[in-house]
Amino acid sequence: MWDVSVIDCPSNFDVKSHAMSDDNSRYNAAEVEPRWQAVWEKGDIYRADDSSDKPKFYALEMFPYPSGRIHMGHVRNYAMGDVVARYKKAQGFEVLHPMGWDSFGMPAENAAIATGGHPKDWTYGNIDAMKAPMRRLGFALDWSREFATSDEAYYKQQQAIFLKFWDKGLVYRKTAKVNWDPVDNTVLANEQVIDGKGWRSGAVVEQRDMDQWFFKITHYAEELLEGLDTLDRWPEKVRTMQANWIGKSEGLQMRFEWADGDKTFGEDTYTGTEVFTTRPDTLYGASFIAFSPDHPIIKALAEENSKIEDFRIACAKIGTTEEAIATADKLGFDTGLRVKHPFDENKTLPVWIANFVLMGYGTGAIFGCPAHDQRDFDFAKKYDLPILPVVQPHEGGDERVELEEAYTGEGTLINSGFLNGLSKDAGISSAISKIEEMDLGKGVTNYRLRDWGVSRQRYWGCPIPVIKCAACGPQPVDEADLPVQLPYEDIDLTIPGNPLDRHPTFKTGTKDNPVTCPKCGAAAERETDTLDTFADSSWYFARFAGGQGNGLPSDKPFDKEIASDWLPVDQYVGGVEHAVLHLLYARFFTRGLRDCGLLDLPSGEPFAGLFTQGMVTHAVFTDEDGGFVMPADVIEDGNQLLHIESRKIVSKGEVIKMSKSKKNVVDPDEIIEGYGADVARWFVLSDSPPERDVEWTESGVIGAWRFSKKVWSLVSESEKMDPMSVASDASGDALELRRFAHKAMEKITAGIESFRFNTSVAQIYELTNALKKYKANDSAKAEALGILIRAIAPFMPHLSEECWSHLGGQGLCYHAPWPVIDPAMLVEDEVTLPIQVNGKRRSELTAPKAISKEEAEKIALSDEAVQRSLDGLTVRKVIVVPGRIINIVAS
RNA sequence: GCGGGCGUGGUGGAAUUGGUAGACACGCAAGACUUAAAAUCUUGUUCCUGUAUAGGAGUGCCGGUUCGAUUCCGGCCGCCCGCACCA
Repeated sequence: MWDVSVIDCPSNFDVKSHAMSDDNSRYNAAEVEPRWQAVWEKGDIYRADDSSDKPKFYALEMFPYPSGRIHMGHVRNYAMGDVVARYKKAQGFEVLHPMGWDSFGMPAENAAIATGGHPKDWTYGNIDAMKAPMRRLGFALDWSREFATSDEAYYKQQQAIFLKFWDKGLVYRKTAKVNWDPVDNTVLANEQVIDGKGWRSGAVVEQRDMDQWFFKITHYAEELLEGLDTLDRWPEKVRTMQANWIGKSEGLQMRFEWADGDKTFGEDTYTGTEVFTTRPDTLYGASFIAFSPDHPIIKALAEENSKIEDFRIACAKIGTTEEAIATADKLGFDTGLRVKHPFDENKTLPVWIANFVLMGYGTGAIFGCPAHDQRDFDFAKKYDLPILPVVQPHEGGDERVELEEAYTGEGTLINSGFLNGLSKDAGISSAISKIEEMDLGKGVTNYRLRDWGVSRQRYWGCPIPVIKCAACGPQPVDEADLPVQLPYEDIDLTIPGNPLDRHPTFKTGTKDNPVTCPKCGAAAERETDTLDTFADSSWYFARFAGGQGNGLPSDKPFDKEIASDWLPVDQYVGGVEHAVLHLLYARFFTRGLRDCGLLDLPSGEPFAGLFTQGMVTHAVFTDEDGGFVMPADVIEDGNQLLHIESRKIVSKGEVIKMSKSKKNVVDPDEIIEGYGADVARWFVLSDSPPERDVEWTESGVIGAWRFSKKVWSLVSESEKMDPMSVASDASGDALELRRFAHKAMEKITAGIESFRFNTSVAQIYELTNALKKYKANDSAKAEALGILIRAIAPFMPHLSEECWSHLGGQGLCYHAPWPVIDPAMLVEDEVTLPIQVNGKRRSELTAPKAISKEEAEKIALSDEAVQRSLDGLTVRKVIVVPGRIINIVAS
C-alpha cells in the first residue's frame, strides 16, 4: 500500500493555488486571515483586564523555547489552548491567555559555536522570527505581557527570588555526587537523567563529586505528595508519576550497635550503624548488615585498608547507567566487623559492603533479611549467609522447606520471639515501639525525592547571585546590586568548561571595580555557575499573571495581588514529557513563593487543570541511498514514490514524531500559506483524541481544507440573516433542524469541556451536513447557521469572523456569546426503540416517548419480524427499558 | 522486575451511569456534471452466506456475571509509556 498522503496529491499540485484563489466565490484564506488579524490587533481584543468583574479564566500553554521555527507540535499545543481560551471567553469569562519565551538554554550556545555568533543574538533573532508565524496562526493571545526569560528584567527578579529562597532556608550549597553530562559539560538534576542519559544530549551520565547549589524541594516532599490528591483535573498518569518520583515510604530508622563497643572511623566515633527499613517485622530474620560502598564509614575504612579501596573501585567500574547498575551482579565484601542483634543478646551479625546498597537513599546502610527480600536473598545465596524465614504465608507452607526466592507477601510471624503470631502490620508497629523503647531508633518517613541541584556550568542562563569569599564563605549579592548581569562581550564557548569561569572580568571584576565580599569587603569571586533553566520556567506563569497588562514590574517578580487573583492557571496544556520535570519544579516554586510572602496561593498549586497533549507524527521517507527525505520533496509517480529533484525512488517508513533529524517535518508556515491557518488548526484537532498522537497526512489536510470551503459556501450562498436568531416558533422541518442544531451544540460543548475536541469536530460536521441539506432561508436556518459559526469559532477563528460578518452579525464573532442550548430541543417526543429477541436486534418501534411499558410490550410482541423470530419459542419475559430498548426473552 | 495505559472496519476514530457496535472523517468503488481532468455533487462501503426487503459472525484470545457486555469481573496474548537494586 502506498501512502495515501502522497497518492492523493497529484505531482503538479500547487498548494499556493488553494488559498490564493482569485475567484470571489471561493474562500480565500490568504486574503481573509491577515485582514481579521489586523482587525483583532487594532481592537486589542485579547488583552486581559485585571480589574474585570467577570469570573476569571487563566488559559496557558507551556511556552516555547525559541529554536527559530514553529513546528506542528507547537501548532497543536497552542491550538488546544486557544480553543479553550476562546470558548471560555464566549462563556462570559475574563480570559488571560499570554505567551512568552523560555529563552535560556544550551541550544543557543551550541548554535553560537556552530555559527560563530552570539547566543543572545541567536536567541533574540529566533524570537523575532517566530513571532510572525505565531501571529499568523490567529491565536487569541495577550501579547502585552510577553517576555523572554533571558530578558535582564526577568532574570533579575529570578535572582531576587533565589535570595528570598536562601533567606527562607530553601537554598543551600554542598558537595555531592552529581550527574555529569560529558557532552553538554554540565551537571544535571536527577529528574533530567532519563535511562541513565542526559535529557537533552542523550549522553551517558557520569557520577562526579562537585560543589553545588541546591533548592530544598524535599522540604515540601509531603506537601507535594498530598497536593496531588487535590489535582482532580490532572491526568491520573502524571499524578502517579509524580507520586512515584516523590516515593514516600514509612519505616524505622534504627541503630545496630557494634558488638565490641564504640568505634572511630576517620574523625568520627560511632556507637553503631544507622539503617532504614520498611520491614522491621522481619528483624529476627536479619543475617547481615550491608553498607553502601560510598558510605562515609566505608570511605574512612578504605583509607586504611587497600582491599576495601579495591572493592570500592570494583563497584565503581560496573558502569554509570541506571540499567547497568540495576542488573549488575551482587557484589559483597566482608569487613570482619560485627554488630549486636537488638532483640537477641546472643546474636551478632556480620557487616558487609554491598554494591546494591545506595548511598542516596535512607541511611546508606541496610540490614539484610534474605528470606523476605529478593536482593538480600540473592546476596545471601552468593555469599552463603543464613536464610531464616520469619513470615509464614497464611495458606499452609512449611518454613523448613528451602526457599527458592524471597517471600514478600502477608503472613504470620514465626521464629521471632515477642513478635511471634503477629501479622505483618502488627509486627511492624510492635517492632517500632520496641526499638523506640530501647532508644535504638524511631519510626520515620523516607522519600525518594532528592533536592534539586540547580548549578549549571554553562553561560546562557541566569547567573547565581552569590559572591564567594575566602573568609566568609558564599555570600548573597546585595539586592540593590541586582541584577548580576550576564556579560555579552568576551565570551568564548569553543573550549570545554564553564565560560563564565574564564571570562576576563565576570569572576573577579575589573581593576576599578573589583568583586568584593558583601560582608567583609575583601576581594572575592563571583559564583560562575548559572541556574538550571528549569528554574526559569518555574514561575513565568506568575509573572504573566502579575504583569498588569500594561508592562511588567521592574521592582518585583510580579504584582502579588493581581497574580494571586489570576492564579492558579485554570487550564494548562503541554507535553507529557514534563510530567516530573517542569511540573514538579513549578509546584515547588509556587510553594516557596507563597512561604516567602510573594504569592497568596494557599494551596501552593500553580496549575488547577492540566492536559497533556499527544505529538504530531509523520511517516519517515528514505531514498535508495538510505538518506532521509522531506515529505514536501516526495512526489508520486505511477505506483512509486520519487524524490522531486533527484528522481530517486523513495520508500515510506515508520510513522514517528516529527523531527528535524529524520526530516519527517511539515512546515506550518507552508501549510498556512497553502491552506490557511484555520485549516492547519482544524486538522491538528480533528482526527485524533487530543491526548493521543495525530498523524499528519496531506489527505487529512485537504479534508480539513474542503470542510472550510464547505462552510464558506454554506454561508456565502445564504441570504443575510441574523446569526443570533432564535427560531422559537419553528415547526415541521424547521423544528427538526432546530432540534438537530441544539443537540449537536450540546455535544460540541461537552466535547470542548472534556478535551475531546475530535468529538466536537464530528458534531460540527454533522451540523454542517444537516444545514447543507436544508434549503429554506428561514429563521431556523439563521439560528442553526449562527450556532454553527459560533461552534466553529474556537477552532477556526478567521473563517468564523468572515462568516459572521458576511451574514451581518453584530460586532465580532469573538465577542458573541456561546449559543444557549434550549433544553426543550433535546427532548424528543417520539423515540425509536430497538426490539431484541434473546439479545439480538430483530426490529424496532417508533412510539411517543411517554408510551407505557405495557403498550410497548404489546406492540413489540405483535411486530411481524419479532413474531417470525419467536416462531416455535415461548416468551418467558419481556424487559422494557423506557426510552432505551425492549428485549424479549424466549426459549 | 514494579507501576500505569491501550487493543474496535482498509485507516483515524465514535459509542462516559451495561441498552441498536462502527457516528464523523479519510480512503476506496460506482454514478452525475465535463471534450477531458481538477473541483463539486449523489450513492455505496465491518466480514461471510454467488442474489438480500433474509440469516449468521463480529470490539486481541479464553472464561464468568447479566434479559442484554466494546463497557463489569477473572485468566492469558500483544503493544505503548513511566520507574528501575528505594531496603
